[in-house]
Amino acid sequence: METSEFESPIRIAVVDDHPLLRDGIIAVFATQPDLELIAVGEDGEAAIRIYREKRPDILLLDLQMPNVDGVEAMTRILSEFPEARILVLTTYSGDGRATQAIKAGASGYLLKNSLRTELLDAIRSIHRGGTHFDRQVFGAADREAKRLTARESDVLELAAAGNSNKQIAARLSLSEDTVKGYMKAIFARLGAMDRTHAVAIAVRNGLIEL
Amino acid sequence: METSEFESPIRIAVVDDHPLLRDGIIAVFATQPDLELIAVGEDGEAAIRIYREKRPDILLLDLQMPNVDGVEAMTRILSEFPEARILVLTTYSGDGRATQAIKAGASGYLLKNSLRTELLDAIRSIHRGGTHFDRQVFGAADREAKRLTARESDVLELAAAGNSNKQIAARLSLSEDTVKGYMKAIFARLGAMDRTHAVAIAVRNGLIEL
DNA sequence: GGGAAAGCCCCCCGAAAGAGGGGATTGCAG
DNA sequence: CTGCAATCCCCTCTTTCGGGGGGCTTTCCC
Repeated sequence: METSEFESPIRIAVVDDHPLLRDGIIAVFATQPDLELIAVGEDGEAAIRIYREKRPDILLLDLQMPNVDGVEAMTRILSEFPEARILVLTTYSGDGRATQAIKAGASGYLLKNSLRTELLDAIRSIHRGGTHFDRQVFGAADREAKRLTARESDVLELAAAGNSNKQIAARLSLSEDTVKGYMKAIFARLGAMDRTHAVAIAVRNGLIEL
Repeated sequence: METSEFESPIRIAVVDDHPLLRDGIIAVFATQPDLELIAVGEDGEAAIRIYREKRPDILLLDLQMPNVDGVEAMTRILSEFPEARILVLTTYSGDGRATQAIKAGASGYLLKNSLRTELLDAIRSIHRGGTHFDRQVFGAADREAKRLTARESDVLELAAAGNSNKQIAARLSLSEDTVKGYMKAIFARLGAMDRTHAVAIAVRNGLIEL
């Protein structure tokens, strides 16, 4: 605690669509003299705008948000500012987007049900140039190589909406056999017994939108 | 702000499994002299224990929690203390449990993405003997009279886990025809095209656990 | 250049699902 | 007492699913 107190504080921006959670995070920062909250936003667009305008040292970013979602915002920010340090906050440990986020270049990944101290550790370690990945997420991320290709998600989302293979084929201008082929691939990937199970797994892992 | 400041404060307990969100709520209360946080917990069991021991004026309760879930905890508390005033906090507006919670006797219903002021309004209005139901939830609650009977949820959950009708029948000690009968009832209730669609709808409405 | 992975397409066939009917019993509320 | 909702059971028929094979390009990476 007695390091050089006169270093400039770590400038942090928080983007999350839950006001109460933001308040929680803000309250945590308020007790830390070396952390300065410089901006707050509630969607992906705000994240991008804030990054461009303020260049925070660390951006705390939720993945589930309206409008532009977290992964999208992150990808865009990182393509513009490759040096950006982003700490992803998420609700679910099994979230398939965890893998996406990590691949997209997040500096850290934290569950929303983390403790205050974990949040602070994560921020300081990232600011020192390190990374911080929650064990649960990490485990979940590689335990399940569960992700779907673009086409597979299309197919599965349509199935979740109550379409038969034939209807999916019509909707996507494919042959029914092709759709069946994707279904087989989906089952294999997710370890599902049937389409119903596949939808359940995909939802649990944040792989498709309902 | 200049009402009788010497009334005894409103004693509040918060039960939610997200530490950071709890911190947010706690931080909000800390700024309000007429509100006193007397207990904090992170699951349904804790909610029941806290209610028995401390009898808070208002219990702030999350619906999605490990172990004993929110609706369950609420039902038990209200059967023991019918005068209990419980404000339900939830993440999703389309949550089917909203209806359950309201029927079970919640005094209020608030989305987690509410503003600080809404939280305070809700607490004060409930403490005065009123109720507070978020419009979004309210709308969602009666728009969809979507709920399932106990047996129907059992069947659908097993279907979501990848079981065939035959397997479900075996698991529940029913005939396959009976399971098919439940399936038909489920489709009719939820307006689903098939089991896959039914699972998607049920999940979106918080009707089944994955 | 070789291989892997995604994206497409085709076959057969048995098992499962879903639509359509028909019942029965409880138990609770009006 | 009557109606209704929930729980349970049975039948037939057609469609769909999912497993098992087999292909073909293109793209991207080593």
